[in-house]
Amino acid sequence: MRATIYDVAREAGVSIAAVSQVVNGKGKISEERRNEIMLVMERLQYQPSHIAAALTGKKTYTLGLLVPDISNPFFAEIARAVEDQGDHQGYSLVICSTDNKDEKLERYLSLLQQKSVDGMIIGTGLKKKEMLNQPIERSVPIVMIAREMPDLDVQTVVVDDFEGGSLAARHLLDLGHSRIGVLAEHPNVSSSRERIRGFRQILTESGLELPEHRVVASGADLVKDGKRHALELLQSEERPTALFCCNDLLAIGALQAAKELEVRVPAELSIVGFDNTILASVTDPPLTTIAQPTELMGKMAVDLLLGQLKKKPDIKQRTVLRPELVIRHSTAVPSTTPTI
Amino acid sequence: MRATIYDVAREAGVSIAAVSQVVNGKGKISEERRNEIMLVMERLQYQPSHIAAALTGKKTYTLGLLVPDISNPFFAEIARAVEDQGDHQGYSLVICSTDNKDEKLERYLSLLQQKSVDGMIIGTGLKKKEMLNQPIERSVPIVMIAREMPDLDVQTVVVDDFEGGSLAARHLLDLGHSRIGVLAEHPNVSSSRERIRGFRQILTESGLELPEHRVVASGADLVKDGKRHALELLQSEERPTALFCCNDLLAIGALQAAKELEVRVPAELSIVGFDNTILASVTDPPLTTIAQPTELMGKMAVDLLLGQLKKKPDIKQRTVLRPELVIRHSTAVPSTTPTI
DNA sequence: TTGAAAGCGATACCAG
DNA sequence: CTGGTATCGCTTTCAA
Repeated sequence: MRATIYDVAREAGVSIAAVSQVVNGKGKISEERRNEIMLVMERLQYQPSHIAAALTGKKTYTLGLLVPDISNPFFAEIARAVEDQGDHQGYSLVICSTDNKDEKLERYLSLLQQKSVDGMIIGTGLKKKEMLNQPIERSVPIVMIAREMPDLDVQTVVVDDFEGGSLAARHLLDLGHSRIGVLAEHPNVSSSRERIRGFRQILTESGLELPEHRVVASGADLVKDGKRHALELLQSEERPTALFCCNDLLAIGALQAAKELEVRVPAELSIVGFDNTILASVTDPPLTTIAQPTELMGKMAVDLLLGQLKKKPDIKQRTVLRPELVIRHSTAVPSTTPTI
Repeated sequence: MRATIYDVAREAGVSIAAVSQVVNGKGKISEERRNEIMLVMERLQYQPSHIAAALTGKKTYTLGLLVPDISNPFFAEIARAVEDQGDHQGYSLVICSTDNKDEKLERYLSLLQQKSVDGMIIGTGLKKKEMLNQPIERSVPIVMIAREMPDLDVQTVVVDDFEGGSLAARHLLDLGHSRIGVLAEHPNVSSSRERIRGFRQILTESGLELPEHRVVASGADLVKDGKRHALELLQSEERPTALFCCNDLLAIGALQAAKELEVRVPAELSIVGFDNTILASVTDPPLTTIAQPTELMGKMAVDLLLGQLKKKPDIKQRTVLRPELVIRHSTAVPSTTPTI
């Protein structure tokens, strides 16, 4: 078994209190006593137990990160940013993939509480805001990242999704598209809803419609669902000349569908994605997409979270970052003579 | 503050022992008493503290996963598989990105011990096997995944990297390439070394050389370094007609380099990657690569780890899975008249 | 300065 | 069945 504080104390012929002091650099101890103790700690390879320390009220120095799917490059990037920033402050990260399932989210939420994490960063949608009541009442600091829970008093770091959707719409409109389809995420994903709202808004302003039957929602397997839905849209009566996909994974599904149907992108079909993950830069053709500053978002989320740890939640900030249109080669003016 | 076992006991008018029993479903308690207690627990929204439980010797139900970089899609996929399998058994995951830095690895190793994780899955290279001595002596179960530590007595789940490298070489040889460059990872990444060893072996058997100056190692930023090195190789005296990249990220760097130099792939340059991440399927052109069964690997690693938790490490297994060549469109017969 | 002792929340053994 | 109690490893008064 590992050496405990008692072992060290005994070996050094002092009290455990003394050992505790040198470990935490608190209190007053004579130089020699301190050095002596440090020597013993080294010899015994003593490593204080975080568990025991946490039980006495100290923090656990652990943060929870809830995302839909860590294997989605966007969230993997967010996770990396969060991990790095947390690490700088001495925190480690427990990662949970919810697949946008309320059931899993609920389970993880309470699990993380039982594990006494010092805070949670939530990047996954939730249907009922009530799910967060418990953690909030118990004052577990929370910050939402890349997702929103309106009318809920939580710190939030998001990109302006509405604006992102608008950007996409304007770009497509500028190119001359009018019959456009949308690949959405699961309905309880706030960011997806906002993006579409912004998208539709611009279309409407231009006197165009975005009929409900041309926006289709996907489930957990984004690429596969995206492909399936794109296939449907592309084979429908009035084939859209452009597709707005609420994230890069869906866009990839669309790309695959186009390839399968031998619909050329961007000549016959324009595709715009969202997130600007590494994927967007390597696809064939490279994806026009809306960029989110993932690194900054992760960093800010952690800072906000740790800020709450120190002082009472001053104000419930809502930090809105600017999205950016990154034009690559998956978009172009619509062909005048669509085939099929 | 959250309700404790004492609160429940008091409210229910029983002893804490009784409450503990119903929580853990152990011991004998009369139906009515049990129901009564459960009611109180519900009313108080009682959630047992894992921390306290862990202190008394119970497990923490937390696993550590050490990888070079969680934002690398390969490791993100591994992480997802590990998380899922762990979740099934009630474990959550602490993820640590080491960037292949011994310093970070060491820090995380000891951190995870202090946090009393029940086991660690290591998917990152380490230079000195001694780094694992301490955890091992303290009997923290460990399993290596996708990386090896030869002559160290640890359970291991890997793909046959040597064979993977051979596969790549044979493929390139079959196409008729003879002047081939290699993009390697950091030298202390065992998998990368093995892949190159296998690659070289096949070349040698065919009477070909793989001069050291044509294999270049990259650092942490795989894509950027890969591009830089590919650029160098492609601009060298004797430009290779093919590049074997030790992972898909490096291959993407190579792809970018080729594009920048206007070297056509695969007409003028063949590229083969490794890992078969989602990236490989979307690049332009789609990447010929060596596939690893990430999902299976993650699952097996967890099973092995939890296996060690129950019974003493029976035998130090080394599970070797088969890699698979996935031929897409980044490889072809070398052009007879290489331009430049 | 230094140390004895009281928790923190839960488990488990042992009487009753 | 049920409850008292020691214990886990560490932090933190509070005296000495």
